[in-house]
Amino acid sequence: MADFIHYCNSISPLSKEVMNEILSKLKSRTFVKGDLINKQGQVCRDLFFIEKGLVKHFYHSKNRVFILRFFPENNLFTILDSYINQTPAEFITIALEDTTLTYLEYNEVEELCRNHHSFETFMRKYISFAAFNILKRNKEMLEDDATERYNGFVKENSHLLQRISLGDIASYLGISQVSLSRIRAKK
Amino acid sequence: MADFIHYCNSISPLSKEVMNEILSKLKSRTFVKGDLINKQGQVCRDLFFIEKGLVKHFYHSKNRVFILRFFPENNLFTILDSYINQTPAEFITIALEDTTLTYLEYNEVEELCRNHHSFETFMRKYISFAAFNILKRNKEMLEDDATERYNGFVKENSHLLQRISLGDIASYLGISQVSLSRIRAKK
DNA sequence: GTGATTTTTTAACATATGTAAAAAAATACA
DNA sequence: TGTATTTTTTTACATATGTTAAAAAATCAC
Repeated sequence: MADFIHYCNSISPLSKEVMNEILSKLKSRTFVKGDLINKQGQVCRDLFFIEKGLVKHFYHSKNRVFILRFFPENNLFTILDSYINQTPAEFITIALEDTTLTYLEYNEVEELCRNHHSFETFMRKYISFAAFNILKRNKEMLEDDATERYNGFVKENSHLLQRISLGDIASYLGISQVSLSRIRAKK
Repeated sequence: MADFIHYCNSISPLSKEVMNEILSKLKSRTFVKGDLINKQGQVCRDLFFIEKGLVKHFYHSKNRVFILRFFPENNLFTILDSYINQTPAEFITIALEDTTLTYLEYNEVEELCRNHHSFETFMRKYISFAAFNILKRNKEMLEDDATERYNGFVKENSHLLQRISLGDIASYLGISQVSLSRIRAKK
């Protein structure tokens, strides 16, 4: 559980008081490979920290699957579309490996934000970095073709390559698996 | 100048105190069509509000131009990549029309965040919405082909269509102008 | 280890999009 | 109004990617 706190502190230092309050509120859950963490249509009530494991964040459309992002251990995540407005999630989150999550519930996060300036600051910075990462992906999608995106993914995620199937990588890149296979063969 | 305050309040209510402080710190600048608002390589020091006009936010790569976003009047914007880390901007911002901006400088924003919880909350919510919008674009780029993206753009931005050239729309969609022309002809 | 299942690759063909160059249309301006 | 400039469209061709189906390879379960 201390990892959650540690992660937060590395983004923006929290007061002792908040740290204790977080510790008292943190819950934990484990999932086995393939388990659903958040269904489509279910409001996401939590801010998750991945202690161990790997999750994917995806949705179905046009008979295809699109993966927005993978989150491995030592990452904070939430289902942005649902969390911000507390509306039903369009995205599905499942465990790609046996996974342990610690989390704060939405109401607790909001309360922490309300009552503790240092936590509010942390949240602002956390979301700023998240936005920046999403923007980077946006840029890649705009300017890079599939081959460049694949090479970029390999470079940025070498530590995850053994843990993610090529089918999932294709879904992340927004291309068919056949196309990815072709790209890999060309090398 | 009151529009800036009004916009902020519509996202998250500010205390009277902060509002006055913002008013005392707001600066204003006008640009004529074609003026550079922020150069590539220049650190973005400001949080801008568009009183009047239209700006585009773009960059060059591979002998092409890619537009990340258009911001018309009554919008808050900053150059996210540069603002967050106070590093040189990769993106360029120019005025597509005669434009009036009011703005707060980075240090003032940070100071407001530090000193006023309600402003920090506003910034968190503002950035959350920004992140959500960037994510929506991400999704479009992943799943939609150029024709769908064009139709989506037309639907979402009907009020801007007369103010943006087709070349710029193509750059926003991440396709060549020839391709956009073809798409429009197909109808 | 062996057979079943899942994942990955290959092949063949269709469509979408890029590039280059030129034509046409719209706009700016003297 | 007429000319120059800019924007948009069209044409022709090349490449990238999608789809379907089948083959090959890897992994899983017993």
